[in-house]
Amino acid sequence: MLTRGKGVALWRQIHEKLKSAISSGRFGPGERLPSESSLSKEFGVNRHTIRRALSVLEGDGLIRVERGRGSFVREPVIHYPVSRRTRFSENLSRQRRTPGNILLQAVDTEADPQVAEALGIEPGEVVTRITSAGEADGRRISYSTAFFPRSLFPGMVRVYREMQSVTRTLEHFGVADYSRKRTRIIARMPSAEEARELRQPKSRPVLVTESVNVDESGVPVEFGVCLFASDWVQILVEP
Amino acid sequence: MLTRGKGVALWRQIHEKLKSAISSGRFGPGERLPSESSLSKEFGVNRHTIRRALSVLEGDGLIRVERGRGSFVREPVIHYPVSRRTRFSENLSRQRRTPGNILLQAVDTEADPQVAEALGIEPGEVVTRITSAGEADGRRISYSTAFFPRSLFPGMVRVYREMQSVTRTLEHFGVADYSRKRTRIIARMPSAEEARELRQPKSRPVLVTESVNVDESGVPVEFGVCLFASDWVQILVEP
DNA sequence: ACCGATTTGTTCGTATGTATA
DNA sequence: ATATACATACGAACAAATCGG
Repeated sequence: MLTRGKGVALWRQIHEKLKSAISSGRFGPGERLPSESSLSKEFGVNRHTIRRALSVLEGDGLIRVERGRGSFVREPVIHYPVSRRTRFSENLSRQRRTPGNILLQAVDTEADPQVAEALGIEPGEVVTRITSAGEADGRRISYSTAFFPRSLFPGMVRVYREMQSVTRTLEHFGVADYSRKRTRIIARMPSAEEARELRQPKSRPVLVTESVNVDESGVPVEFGVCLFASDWVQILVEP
Repeated sequence: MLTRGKGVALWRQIHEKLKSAISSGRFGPGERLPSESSLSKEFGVNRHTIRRALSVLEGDGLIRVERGRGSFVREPVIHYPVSRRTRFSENLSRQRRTPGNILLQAVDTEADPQVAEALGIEPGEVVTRITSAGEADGRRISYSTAFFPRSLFPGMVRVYREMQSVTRTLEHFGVADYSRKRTRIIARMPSAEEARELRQPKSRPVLVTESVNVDESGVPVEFGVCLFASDWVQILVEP
């Protein structure tokens, strides 16, 4: 199986074997590799040697390693383009993926200072808050909260429940088109609740985008905070 | 000091006190707050009560809590705008911060498949790899690696050592202007080395941007991978 | 809410072969 | 030939996260 003391380091040979096992499909996307200790038994080497090979595989982008769970073959990542016109479902269908949008909550509430500042209204004014989760091919990839000024869209909660889409809901209120004013992107660790909603371990970071959408005359119509599971999503900035 | 059983929860009172202590400057940016247990003694409450107040402060964005180290007053975030024309030092000086660029390594090497694909050359062709660290106000905020095709810029290593700037180096080779073709953004945990270079704990995520710069006629001149310390940097996408 | 089994992450120490000065 | 540095490999122990009962 392995040749010792003949020029090629053991971890390199193991790396090569696992690499071809993955690209040949012996381990499919998302599948878990055997644990480090069982691999070390199988190859007859120390666990450190296995870990060296796995860490290079991770660097290759072929696997992702999760503490306490195991090593998994990476699924193809989802590209999430950010441009002046960003629409969730359009983005995904363009990649031949079946998008899903799960409405978690739609309520009227009072704007806190951050939301008010973004929407250009006074703190305490009533806004509609819609929390939803996004899926692609059945996998949870985003968890987002959007705020709309109620003064512009009275009764939005009911309309949104019917339309199930931001674009169509705004259309119903006469907003034919809207575009992104700015997008802020940060990375951080998720809270327990956010990790649960994204179906991901708490130890994996999330990408967070904060964006403001304005209508054709420049009036803010939506302030959105969207969390992405960083293991499966990368953001693409398009000029 | 605190009023018990009079309508306002203890943790809210503590939250309010700490908040004003921070905004009044009693605790400066980056400074460590007293430990949870010493705060609980000081206020005469249980540690759980302190934790509640701290966790809300963290949600406010006023402090950041690091496991095993303590709670720290958040420094003002650095905005890193990404647009068609993105220049490191311009970005920072516009925010009245003193930028610093530390050259870590400049060598010629062979392009791996990923680099070759981005630069539109063959794998194995010689490229110049420049690794450097970026600072703002003396704080390490970025750790980046840039690749340039050697065929376009022979002797770049020497020139860069003299110029200490990508823009000026490319100018020397006759590239008057360049712009971003695309930018990919991901979030992940740093390796031990990356965390060390960014002077940050390994438990904090990093923002990674991968970008390709092209000259006026569309020829790729630079492929860059830049890691940002997510605690201090947020990326701003400008249309 | 807690426990135990499993799994990855980290840090010691030790030993060996290889390339370099 | 000797010394030094470096990569490789093994062993043991413990820490931290996950998962099921």
